[in-house]
Amino acid sequence: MPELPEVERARALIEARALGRRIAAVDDSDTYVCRPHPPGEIASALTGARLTAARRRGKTMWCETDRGPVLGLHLGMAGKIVVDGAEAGDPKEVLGTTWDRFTVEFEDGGRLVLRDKRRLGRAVLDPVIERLGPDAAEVSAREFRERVGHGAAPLKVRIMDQAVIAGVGNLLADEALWQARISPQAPAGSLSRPAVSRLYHSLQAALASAEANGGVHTGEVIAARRRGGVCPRCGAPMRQGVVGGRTTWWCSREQALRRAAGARAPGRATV
DNA sequence: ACTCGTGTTAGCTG
DNA sequence: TCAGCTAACACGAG
Repeated sequence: MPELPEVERARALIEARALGRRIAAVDDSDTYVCRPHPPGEIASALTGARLTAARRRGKTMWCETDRGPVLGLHLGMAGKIVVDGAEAGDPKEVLGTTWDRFTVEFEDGGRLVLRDKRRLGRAVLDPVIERLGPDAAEVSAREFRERVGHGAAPLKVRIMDQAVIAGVGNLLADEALWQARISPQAPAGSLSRPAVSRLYHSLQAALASAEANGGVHTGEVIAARRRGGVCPRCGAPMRQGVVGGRTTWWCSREQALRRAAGARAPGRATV
């Protein structure tokens, strides 16, 4: 379920509990999660080392080591980080090791685990962080405007492009666009400057709210993403469609697509 | 019972 | 050349 706030909690867990401990063994036998590494390759690089830092940009995490190799971790759609049995942000620990896809065992007997039912998470050596845009929670308003506010692609596609802005997933995108009252289908370059600014502030607010309330799924409009759902603000029917290949929900009244989307005051859709 | 999906990306297609 | 689509992953939710 992780989007950026959940990933940050996982990173903080690693930072708080896994740094400085000598690595005794690594189970990298899941060749899908550890692709493209053959079994043993990550283990050879990490065994004997210690993790020295836990970093994050967007939804990608990486751990530096005192031996040089960097361990990249991604939670995918359903992954969690477990350290010594403690799960980031989830009081209910899942017992057993059925879904442990990647394990770092420390000399002291503890372990850092990527637990992931769907196997969409990744553990790799030396991830290419440079391909990611600035972190969504740290990007400045100016940089956001410069990176997001142009191009022919639908706005939602633009903000979910991890090379443009790192950390915005499907739910967070719907929430931020709804808060800003902008159509997800509006071409990114068609937005007025005030509309881009509004989206920036909505995204920051959605991130802060998710952080405070325990996840992106607590967003105001998320509960309305269902058949028969209505806009929590105006009561108009929510509309569903596919944008950039992802299920998308938006308010049929406040987020209607129109010429020069976002250039006018919201709430008076022309269609 | 059956469809869909909070993510990413290689591989195709037009 | 490239934007856009699909499959792959494996399980839970509706």
